[in-house]
Amino acid sequence: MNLAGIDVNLVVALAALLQERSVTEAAKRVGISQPAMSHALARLRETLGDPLLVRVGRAMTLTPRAEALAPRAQAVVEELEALLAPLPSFDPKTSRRTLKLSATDYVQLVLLPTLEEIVSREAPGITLHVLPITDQLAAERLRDGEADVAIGRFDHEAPALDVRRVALFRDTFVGVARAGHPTARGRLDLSTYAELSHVLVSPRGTPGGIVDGALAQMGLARRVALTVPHFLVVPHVVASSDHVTTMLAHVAATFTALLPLTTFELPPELDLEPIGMTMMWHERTHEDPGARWLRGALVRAARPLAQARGARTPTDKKAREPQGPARPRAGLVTK
DNA sequence: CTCTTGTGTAGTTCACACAA
DNA sequence: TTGTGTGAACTACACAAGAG
Repeated sequence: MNLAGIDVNLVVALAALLQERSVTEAAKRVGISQPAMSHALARLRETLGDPLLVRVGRAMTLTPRAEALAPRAQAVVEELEALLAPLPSFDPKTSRRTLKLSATDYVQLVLLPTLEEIVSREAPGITLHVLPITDQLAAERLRDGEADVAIGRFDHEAPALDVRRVALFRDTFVGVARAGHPTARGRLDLSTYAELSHVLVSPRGTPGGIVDGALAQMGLARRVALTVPHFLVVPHVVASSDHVTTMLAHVAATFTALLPLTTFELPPELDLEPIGMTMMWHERTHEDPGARWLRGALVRAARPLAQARGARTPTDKKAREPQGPARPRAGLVTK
């Protein structure tokens, strides 16, 4: 049987007719006129090759075929109603959902404490599943449903039509050395900075970083004494040695509060572009209430970072969507 | 590609038949 | 007389085909 030729409304009419056992009552139930329901019954009789309802005096009675069809027709209608029902609402106070966030360890460090505070306060029942950034493109992971939201630097990823982006915050570079370091204090000139022994964070183990690239453009090089794959170990190394490092200011602020560290200004000639952190999500989850709430919570968690030195808030730009669950429609976001 | 025309379908109102 | 189902006539709408 070719289902494309079947009017779904006939199934609805069938269920109503078999339940009400009356053309008039079935018509009221479905919301059409009584003759229209009578015509629907005629079409059903023709399609199924069975009278379905036969008149017995003033009442209508079901044929054996109709008796057999009744529960199944009702089940199909209930399934259709469930299929076409609007999106389930998301109440952060009661939801037990798991929301998945893909983020670099830098983002996790600077954003998670505030985010977790918001989650604990507003959505205590949800589980936040934080996934590391992998070699796989973030857009693909979002597309595959591995993550609801991804945050990081996505400069290397070409914009995709089905993935939305919004700038969250920016961060600038500062120098970090142990408290009481004999040289690294205040603002260093370029040659003094280059002569220090540095710790380089290289997630992929490759030599050279942003700083080395900037120095090379000026015909200079620095001495890299130690290369590590994760930046979290760097503050501990720097705190207990004369090595220095160059890291993002938000991270430096976190560690100078915990370890005997001090920050210093980088030489002005070392013109390092601030790093922009971007939030991405797939079109598939754009209208999902839970994912919307998470995006709004992330924007709020990022607000103190966005308002800090060298940062820019999403509201400065044209992306206004992720403000929280109250916003019914997305604002303008870069795709 | 757009507009017009013809066709089919499903809705409505109105009228009527039938049974209690 | 009343309640119910059915048929006829008409209307609205969607869709396909053809013309320009």
